[in-house]
Amino acid sequence: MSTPATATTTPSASQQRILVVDDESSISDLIATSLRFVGFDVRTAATGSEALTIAEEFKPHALILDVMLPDQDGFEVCRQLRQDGHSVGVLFLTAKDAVDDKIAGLTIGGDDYVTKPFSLEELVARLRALLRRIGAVESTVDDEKIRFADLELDEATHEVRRAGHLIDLSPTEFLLLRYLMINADRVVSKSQILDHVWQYDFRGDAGIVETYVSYLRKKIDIYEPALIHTVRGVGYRMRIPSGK
Amino acid sequence: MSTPATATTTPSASQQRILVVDDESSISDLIATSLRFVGFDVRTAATGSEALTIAEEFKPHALILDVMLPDQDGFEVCRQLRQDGHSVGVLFLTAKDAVDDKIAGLTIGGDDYVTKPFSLEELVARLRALLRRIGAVESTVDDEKIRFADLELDEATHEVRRAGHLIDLSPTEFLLLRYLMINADRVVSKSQILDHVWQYDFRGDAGIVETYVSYLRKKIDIYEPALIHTVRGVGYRMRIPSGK
DNA sequence: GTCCATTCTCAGGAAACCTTCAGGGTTCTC
DNA sequence: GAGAACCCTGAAGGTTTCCTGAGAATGGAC
Repeated sequence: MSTPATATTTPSASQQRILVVDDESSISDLIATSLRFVGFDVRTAATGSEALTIAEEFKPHALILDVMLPDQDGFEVCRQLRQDGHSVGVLFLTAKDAVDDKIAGLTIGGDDYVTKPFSLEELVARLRALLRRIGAVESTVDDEKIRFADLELDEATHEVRRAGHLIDLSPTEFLLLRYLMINADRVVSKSQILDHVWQYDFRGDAGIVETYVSYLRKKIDIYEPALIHTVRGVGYRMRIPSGK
Repeated sequence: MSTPATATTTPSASQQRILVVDDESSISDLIATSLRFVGFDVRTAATGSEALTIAEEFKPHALILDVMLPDQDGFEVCRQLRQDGHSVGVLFLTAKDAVDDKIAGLTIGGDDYVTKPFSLEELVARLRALLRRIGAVESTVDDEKIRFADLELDEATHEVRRAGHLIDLSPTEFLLLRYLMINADRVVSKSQILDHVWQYDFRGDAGIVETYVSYLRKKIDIYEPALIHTVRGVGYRMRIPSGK
């Protein structure tokens, strides 16, 4: 039988602790809610000093840290934290146009950064990759791959295969497929997809989801059996057509 | 089958201990973070005397030692250390314009030096070479060579061959190729490349990576099959085209 | 100083990508 | 069965990203 990855709920006995630091509460709430939903233990802070205080007792495995904070910049927070002996991974948030000026050096220790506006799907993927790299989670080679039926999506290599055939996807197609696979066997609405796969400030309508589902089908469902199914009036669902 | 060196994580059972000595904490933090990430056990010190104290109990296999320290110069630290019977390799850090005769003699004893600003890729490569020379790590002839497909990169001789043909690379091209080969089969972003291959104070944009990838392709991918692949919107990846 | 290798910047053009839109098909409701 | 809602898909435009060649700047060797 198949081994559907019922991903969004992998509340491993030992939850990963994530500290989200951003002065815009709309952003930190968005992230926090999203991370909690996929099984992380989340705390938030609005300033650098608050972050340091909370980190002291919360001992997060990773930080999601805005580089622009009211009191001090994210790099300083990061430095102080490490100086205090915390081995913590950091995923920086940075404005796209804040130029690579200080961003240089961010990917050094296994850290990473994501530019605003981001898509939640991408944020979570990057966070997971980061946790794996810093070894905060026991990892085998295999858990960088998501599988469903004869579909295989490799996050490290960005490769997608169906029944062994390599499939070439654009970045958006990749994120969409990833989201569908993670939620395999459950119906996801177009708004959910829009919220997770597209950047959070995207103002277009859900029609674009239809378009991209169409693209995906032409690339992965040219093989039998079709895995992406429309649930009319509700959304889409990835599943192995059973019976009937 | 290839034998990709999944480099960034080789936490060998017997970790090498490295002591980093520099009074600028931004530098020592940068180095420490980076070395820890590639599997070394790292301690830092800001002064010569602190270095001696820590070395006493930490017993490092090698030192990364700034020549200019607030209390005494790096050579003195090195001398005292050796007088106390520590057989330790030393990688000196020195400003580019301060390359005097003292440093010239360094490479004789198995020690080495790197000028600031350096690239992390180069620092790590030099450190590894140093550890091999002083025998702090069991080495065969072969582990100074990195191989991927019909590509062969020799760290000792700085020679690169593809399918037996000798290929002439500039220093930057060499580092870039090395980084790609070390991370063979996985996608590396342009920022990652910039962080590792270019000097840490480089302030240009990621466009230069594109230029150098272009150079590399013209030198190594004139042979079939092409090994350097663009993953649009993500980065680059070295791989053997296997797909159909 | 001159020559040469190397590094870096820049810009044109090509390719890939994202988004919108509209026609036409399908399914649902009554 | 008719109308409405919903969905699929192709086309087209605008945008972003990428590749590459040309030339300026740098630095070392002689």
